[in-house]
Amino acid sequence: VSSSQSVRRLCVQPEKHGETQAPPDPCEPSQCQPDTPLPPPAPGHAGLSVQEMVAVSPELDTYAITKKVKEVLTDNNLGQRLFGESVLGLTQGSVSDLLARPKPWHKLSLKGREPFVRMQLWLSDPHSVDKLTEMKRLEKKVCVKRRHSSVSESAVLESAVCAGECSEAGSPQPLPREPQAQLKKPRVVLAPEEKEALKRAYQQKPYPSPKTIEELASQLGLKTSTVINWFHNYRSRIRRELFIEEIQAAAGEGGEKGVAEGKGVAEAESSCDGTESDSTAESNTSRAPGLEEGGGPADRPHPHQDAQQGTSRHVGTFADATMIFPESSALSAPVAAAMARNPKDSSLRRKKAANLNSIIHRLERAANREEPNVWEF
DNA sequence: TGCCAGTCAATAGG
DNA sequence: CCTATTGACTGGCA
Repeated sequence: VSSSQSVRRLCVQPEKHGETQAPPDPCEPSQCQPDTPLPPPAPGHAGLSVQEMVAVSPELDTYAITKKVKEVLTDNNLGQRLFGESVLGLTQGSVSDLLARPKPWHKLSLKGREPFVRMQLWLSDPHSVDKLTEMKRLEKKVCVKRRHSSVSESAVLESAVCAGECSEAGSPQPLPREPQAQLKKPRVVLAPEEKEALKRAYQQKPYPSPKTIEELASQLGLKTSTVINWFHNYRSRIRRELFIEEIQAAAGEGGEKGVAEGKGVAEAESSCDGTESDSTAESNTSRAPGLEEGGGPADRPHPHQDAQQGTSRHVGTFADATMIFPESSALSAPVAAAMARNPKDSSLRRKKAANLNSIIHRLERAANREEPNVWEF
């Protein structure tokens, strides 16, 4: 299966699943592939690799970052595909997901933070939009050219714009790739009833035993692996929904109520699998997803690396990022926008207070160490 | 082994 | 074209 994938990735992925192993990386930026400006050359950061920047990055406001990115992309008519492939090294679907549901910084693993650092970097690059626009133009040109000239010399053009995704709808020729091009197993699409059944099962037992899974699979006529995958995906997507609430609560209200209270689980659950209103209106079932309920086997954030949370964790504002990623100060705008968009009565006031705290916090930190202070309040 | 975080990539819908 | 959704897969971890 992966054979086809790796082929496409070559262009953009610097070290794909290399995970955290990526050391100082000499060829990280765009050296490997000429004309493939994937990892932004980290402007003004003395050759720090993105991984390194992630390691030293202050807490970033993932929500504000994605908000701004979405704004810039739409304002400039730039697609997620192009942005993802040339800036983040991710596919369109992943970008969409990331932009729509950014996880709070402190819940992200090192690897998960990478895209956000890249976005931050991208936002702070005054020419980011121009570059992408130029790429878009170039890409289109190559596609047109290829469509007209015979497919032969496409290889040459390929490297010029990499990817050259002009196929898709136009010419459905994902490369003749080897003999059994038909060996691709069709994507499983669960029927609404099947999903409903699985959701019901989930409500009873978020972590079904192998036996239960087996039963479910046979009852629904699905492969057990499909059922297993479904549970994994469902759990993690629900979890993510909760993060979002947390992030929005934090953005909306400055403090008061502890942000991460078990509340909201219900809504999150019902809106989880994207198809929002899909649950055919019969959602009378007092939603009681095993999540957190009484602390059963249910979830439990996972002792990843989310150590110091819970308490007074000063949620990063863009200003923080600015300390390491100068020039990004202009980004505080989205924060303000985010504030405004949530007409929660006094939320604005609280937000301001939080902002003040943030400033104080930064001043304190600056007093304790030397940091490139290029802030703008 | 099982779980999770991240992703990919097929596909549905605009 | 583009974006959103989602089943499946990879790699790390306990």
